[in-house]
Amino acid sequence: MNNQVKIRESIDPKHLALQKTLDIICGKWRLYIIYQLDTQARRYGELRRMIPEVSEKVLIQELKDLVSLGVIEKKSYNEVPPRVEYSLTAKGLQVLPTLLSLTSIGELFLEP
Amino acid sequence: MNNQVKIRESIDPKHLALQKTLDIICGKWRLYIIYQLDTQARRYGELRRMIPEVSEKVLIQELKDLVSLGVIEKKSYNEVPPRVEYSLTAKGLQVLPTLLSLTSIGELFLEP
DNA sequence: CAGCATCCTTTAAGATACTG
DNA sequence: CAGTATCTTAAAGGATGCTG
Repeated sequence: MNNQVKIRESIDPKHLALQKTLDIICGKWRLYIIYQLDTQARRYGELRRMIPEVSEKVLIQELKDLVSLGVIEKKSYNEVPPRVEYSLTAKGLQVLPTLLSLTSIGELFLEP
Repeated sequence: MNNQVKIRESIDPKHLALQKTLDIICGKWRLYIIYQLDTQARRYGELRRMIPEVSEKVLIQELKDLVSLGVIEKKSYNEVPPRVEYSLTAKGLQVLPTLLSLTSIGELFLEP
Protein backbone atom coordinates (compact mmCIF):
# COMPACT_ATOMS: atom_id res chain seq x y z
CA MET A 1 0.00 0.00 0.00
CA ASN A 2 1.31 3.42 -0.78
CA ASN A 3 0.23 6.79 0.53
CA GLN A 4 0.91 5.76 4.04
CA VAL A 5 0.90 8.71 6.34
CA LYS A 6 1.79 7.09 9.61
CA ILE A 7 0.80 8.85 12.74
CA ARG A 8 2.85 6.71 15.03
CA GLU A 9 3.53 3.09 15.70
CA SER A 10 0.60 3.62 17.87
CA ILE A 11 -0.69 1.59 20.73
CA ASP A 12 -3.52 4.02 21.19
CA PRO A 13 -6.56 2.79 19.24
CA LYS A 14 -7.59 6.36 18.53
CA HIS A 15 -4.38 6.89 16.66
CA LEU A 16 -4.71 3.62 14.85
CA ALA A 17 -8.10 4.70 13.60
CA LEU A 18 -6.77 8.06 12.56
CA GLN A 19 -3.97 6.37 10.73
CA LYS A 20 -6.49 4.35 8.83
CA THR A 21 -8.49 7.43 7.99
CA LEU A 22 -5.43 9.15 6.63
CA ASP A 23 -4.60 6.08 4.56
CA ILE A 24 -7.98 6.45 2.95
CA ILE A 25 -8.06 10.15 2.24
CA CYS A 26 -4.44 11.18 1.83
CA GLY A 27 -3.75 10.25 -1.73
CA LYS A 28 -3.58 12.88 -4.35
CA TRP A 29 -6.70 11.79 -6.19
CA ARG A 30 -8.46 9.71 -3.55
CA LEU A 31 -11.22 12.06 -2.57
CA TYR A 32 -11.65 13.18 -6.10
CA ILE A 33 -12.24 9.64 -7.25
CA ILE A 34 -14.62 8.98 -4.41
CA TYR A 35 -16.66 12.00 -5.35
CA GLN A 36 -16.99 10.88 -8.93
CA LEU A 37 -18.46 7.66 -7.63
CA ASP A 38 -20.85 9.05 -5.07
CA THR A 39 -24.03 8.62 -7.03
CA GLN A 40 -23.27 5.90 -9.52
CA ALA A 41 -20.88 3.28 -10.76
CA ARG A 42 -18.34 4.46 -13.31
CA ARG A 43 -16.31 2.69 -15.92
CA TYR A 44 -12.59 3.00 -15.88
CA GLY A 45 -12.58 5.00 -19.09
CA GLU A 46 -15.19 7.35 -17.73
CA LEU A 47 -13.07 8.09 -14.70
CA ARG A 48 -10.10 8.71 -16.94
CA ARG A 49 -12.06 11.27 -18.86
CA MET A 50 -13.47 12.84 -15.72
CA ILE A 51 -10.02 13.33 -14.26
CA PRO A 52 -7.82 13.86 -17.29
CA GLU A 53 -4.94 15.28 -15.27
CA VAL A 54 -4.13 12.01 -13.58
CA SER A 55 -1.92 9.52 -15.34
CA GLU A 56 -3.13 6.04 -16.15
CA LYS A 57 -0.79 4.38 -13.75
CA VAL A 58 -1.68 6.56 -10.85
CA LEU A 59 -5.41 6.24 -11.45
CA ILE A 60 -5.18 2.46 -11.55
CA GLN A 61 -3.03 2.50 -8.47
CA GLU A 62 -5.41 4.71 -6.54
CA LEU A 63 -8.36 2.61 -7.59
CA LYS A 64 -6.60 -0.52 -6.44
CA ASP A 65 -5.73 1.03 -3.12
CA LEU A 66 -9.28 2.16 -2.57
CA VAL A 67 -10.53 -1.31 -3.44
CA SER A 68 -8.15 -2.99 -1.05
CA LEU A 69 -9.12 -0.51 1.64
CA GLY A 70 -12.73 -1.49 1.12
CA VAL A 71 -13.94 1.94 0.09
CA ILE A 72 -14.83 1.09 -3.48
CA GLU A 73 -15.46 -2.12 -5.35
CA LYS A 74 -14.64 -3.28 -8.81
CA LYS A 75 -16.88 -5.28 -11.07
CA SER A 76 -15.54 -6.86 -14.23
CA TYR A 77 -17.98 -7.97 -16.90
CA ASN A 78 -16.78 -10.69 -19.16
CA GLU A 79 -17.47 -8.94 -22.41
CA VAL A 80 -15.59 -7.94 -25.49
CA PRO A 81 -14.50 -5.24 -25.36
CA PRO A 82 -13.89 -5.52 -21.61
CA ARG A 83 -16.04 -3.54 -19.23
CA VAL A 84 -15.07 -2.69 -15.68
CA GLU A 85 -17.08 -0.64 -13.28
CA TYR A 86 -16.10 0.92 -10.00
CA SER A 87 -18.55 1.95 -7.32
CA LEU A 88 -18.63 2.79 -3.64
CA THR A 89 -19.04 -0.04 -1.19
CA ALA A 90 -21.61 0.12 1.60
CA LYS A 91 -18.88 1.35 3.91
CA GLY A 92 -17.77 3.85 1.35
CA LEU A 93 -21.26 5.25 1.11
CA GLN A 94 -21.46 5.32 4.86
CA VAL A 95 -18.48 7.60 5.28
CA LEU A 96 -19.20 9.79 2.28
CA PRO A 97 -21.04 12.44 4.32
CA THR A 98 -18.14 12.71 6.74
CA LEU A 99 -15.71 13.04 3.87
CA LEU A 100 -17.84 15.73 2.30
CA SER A 101 -17.98 17.59 5.60
CA LEU A 102 -14.23 18.05 5.35
CA THR A 103 -14.83 20.90 2.98
CA SER A 104 -16.03 23.00 5.89
CA ILE A 105 -12.58 22.93 7.41
CA GLY A 106 -10.99 24.12 4.22
CA GLU A 107 -13.56 26.83 3.80
CA LEU A 108 -12.82 28.20 7.23
CA PHE A 109 -9.11 28.39 6.56
CA LEU A 110 -9.43 29.76 3.06
CA GLU A 111 -10.91 32.96 4.35
CA PRO A 112 -8.40 35.73 4.96
CA MET B 1 4.51 24.58 1.98
CA ASN B 2 5.13 20.91 1.88
CA ASN B 3 2.69 18.06 2.23
CA GLN B 4 0.68 19.31 -0.66
CA VAL B 5 -1.77 16.71 -1.77
CA LYS B 6 -3.32 18.46 -4.70
CA ILE B 7 -6.78 17.44 -5.71
CA ARG B 8 -6.75 19.32 -8.94
CA GLU B 9 -5.94 22.74 -10.27
CA SER B 10 -9.48 23.22 -9.34
CA ILE B 11 -11.94 25.83 -10.41
CA ASP B 12 -14.60 24.25 -8.27
CA PRO B 13 -14.63 25.96 -4.85
CA LYS B 14 -15.55 22.67 -3.19
CA HIS B 15 -12.34 21.17 -4.39
CA LEU B 16 -10.37 24.18 -3.38
CA ALA B 17 -11.70 23.80 0.12
CA LEU B 18 -10.92 20.10 0.13
CA GLN B 19 -7.44 20.83 -1.05
CA LYS B 20 -7.00 23.17 1.86
CA THR B 21 -8.30 20.58 4.27
CA LEU B 22 -5.85 18.02 2.97
CA ASP B 23 -3.05 20.54 3.32
CA ILE B 24 -3.91 20.78 6.96
CA ILE B 25 -4.32 17.14 7.89
CA CYS B 26 -2.08 15.24 5.48
CA GLY B 27 1.27 15.47 7.14
CA LYS B 28 2.71 12.58 9.02
CA TRP B 29 2.60 14.26 12.39
CA ARG B 30 0.06 17.01 11.81
CA LEU B 31 -2.92 15.55 13.61
CA TYR B 32 -0.73 14.17 16.29
CA ILE B 33 0.65 17.60 17.04
CA ILE B 34 -2.80 19.14 17.00
CA TYR B 35 -4.00 16.62 19.54
CA GLN B 36 -1.18 17.38 21.89
CA LEU B 37 -2.28 20.99 21.82
CA ASP B 38 -5.99 20.52 22.20
CA THR B 39 -6.28 21.47 25.83
CA GLN B 40 -3.27 23.63 26.48
CA ALA B 41 -0.26 25.44 25.12
CA ARG B 42 2.90 23.41 24.93
CA ARG B 43 6.53 24.33 24.80
CA TYR B 44 8.66 23.13 21.96
CA GLY B 45 10.64 20.86 24.22
CA GLU B 46 7.49 19.37 25.65
CA LEU B 47 6.25 18.49 22.21
CA ARG B 48 9.58 16.90 21.42
CA ARG B 49 9.29 14.70 24.45
CA MET B 50 5.66 13.90 23.74
CA ILE B 51 6.47 12.74 20.23
CA PRO B 52 9.97 11.36 20.51
CA GLU B 53 9.78 9.47 17.21
CA VAL B 54 9.75 12.60 15.12
CA SER B 55 13.01 14.28 14.24
CA GLU B 56 13.78 17.83 15.26
CA LYS B 57 13.72 19.11 11.72
CA VAL B 58 10.40 17.55 10.86
CA LEU B 59 8.73 18.70 14.05
CA ILE B 60 9.83 22.30 13.49
CA GLN B 61 8.76 22.08 9.90
CA GLU B 62 5.33 20.75 10.77
CA LEU B 63 4.89 23.39 13.46
CA LYS B 64 5.83 26.09 10.99
CA ASP B 65 3.41 24.78 8.42
CA LEU B 66 0.61 24.60 10.93
CA VAL B 67 1.36 28.15 12.02
CA SER B 68 1.34 29.46 8.48
CA LEU B 69 -1.89 27.62 7.83
CA GLY B 70 -3.40 29.38 10.81
CA VAL B 71 -4.13 26.24 12.80
CA ILE B 72 -1.74 26.88 15.63
CA GLU B 73 0.10 29.92 16.89
CA LYS B 74 3.52 30.47 18.32
CA LYS B 75 4.38 32.70 21.21
CA SER B 76 7.97 33.55 22.00
CA TYR B 77 8.85 34.92 25.41
CA ASN B 78 11.97 36.99 25.60
CA GLU B 79 13.62 35.13 28.38
CA VAL B 80 16.85 33.34 29.00
CA PRO B 81 16.75 30.48 28.42
CA PRO B 82 14.31 31.03 25.56
CA ARG B 83 10.72 29.91 25.95
CA VAL B 84 8.38 29.25 23.06
CA GLU B 85 4.85 28.05 23.33
CA TYR B 86 2.55 26.66 20.71
CA SER B 87 -1.20 26.54 20.99
CA LEU B 88 -4.28 26.17 18.84
CA THR B 89 -5.73 29.29 17.29
CA ALA B 90 -9.42 30.04 17.51
CA LYS B 91 -9.88 28.46 14.11
CA GLY B 92 -7.85 25.49 15.17
CA LEU B 93 -10.08 24.97 18.16
CA GLN B 94 -13.09 25.38 15.96
CA VAL B 95 -12.18 22.51 13.67
CA LEU B 96 -10.83 20.24 16.36
CA PRO B 97 -14.14 18.36 16.81
CA THR B 98 -14.33 17.69 13.09
CA LEU B 99 -10.77 16.44 13.06
CA LEU B 100 -11.49 14.18 16.00
CA SER B 101 -14.53 12.81 14.23
CA LEU B 102 -12.22 11.44 11.57
CA THR B 103 -11.46 8.55 13.87
CA SER B 104 -14.92 7.16 13.17
CA ILE B 105 -14.00 6.56 9.54
CA GLY B 106 -10.91 4.66 10.49
CA GLU B 107 -12.76 2.63 13.06
CA LEU B 108 -15.28 1.53 10.48
CA PHE B 109 -12.61 0.36 8.07
CA LEU B 110 -10.44 -1.28 10.69
CA GLU B 111 -13.09 -3.88 11.40
CA PRO B 112 -12.74 -7.08 9.42
C1' DC C 1 -11.01 -1.15 -23.13
C1' DA C 2 -8.67 -1.83 -19.25
C1' DG C 3 -4.42 -2.37 -17.20
C1' DC C 4 0.54 -3.95 -16.44
C1' DA C 5 5.84 -2.99 -16.70
C1' DT C 6 9.53 0.05 -16.79
C1' DC C 7 11.97 4.04 -16.16
C1' DC C 8 12.29 8.78 -14.43
C1' DT C 9 11.35 13.08 -11.52
C1' DT C 10 9.87 15.27 -7.49
C1' DT C 11 8.82 15.67 -2.79
C1' DA C 12 8.32 14.12 1.84
C1' DA C 13 10.72 12.54 5.61
C1' DG C 14 14.69 11.52 8.50
C1' DA C 15 19.68 11.85 10.66
C1' DT C 16 23.12 14.61 12.28
C1' DA C 17 25.91 18.40 13.43
C1' DC C 18 25.96 23.17 14.44
C1' DT C 19 24.06 28.17 16.31
C1' DG C 20 21.61 32.53 18.58
C1' DC D 1 16.12 25.95 24.83
C1' DA D 2 14.77 26.41 20.48
C1' DG D 3 15.92 26.33 16.61
C1' DT D 4 19.03 26.19 11.29
C1' DA D 5 21.75 23.99 7.72
C1' DT D 6 23.13 20.22 5.13
C1' DC D 7 22.97 15.71 3.50
C1' DT D 8 20.71 11.29 2.59
C1' DT D 9 16.93 8.13 2.04
C1' DA D 10 12.36 6.66 0.93
C1' DA D 11 8.20 7.19 -1.27
C1' DA D 12 4.85 9.39 -4.09
C1' DG D 13 3.78 10.78 -8.45
C1' DG D 14 4.29 10.79 -13.47
C1' DA D 15 5.37 9.52 -18.75
C1' DT D 16 5.33 6.10 -22.09
C1' DG D 17 5.06 1.84 -24.51
C1' DC D 18 3.13 -2.81 -24.50
C1' DT D 19 -0.67 -6.63 -23.69
C1' DG D 20 -4.93 -9.82 -22.64
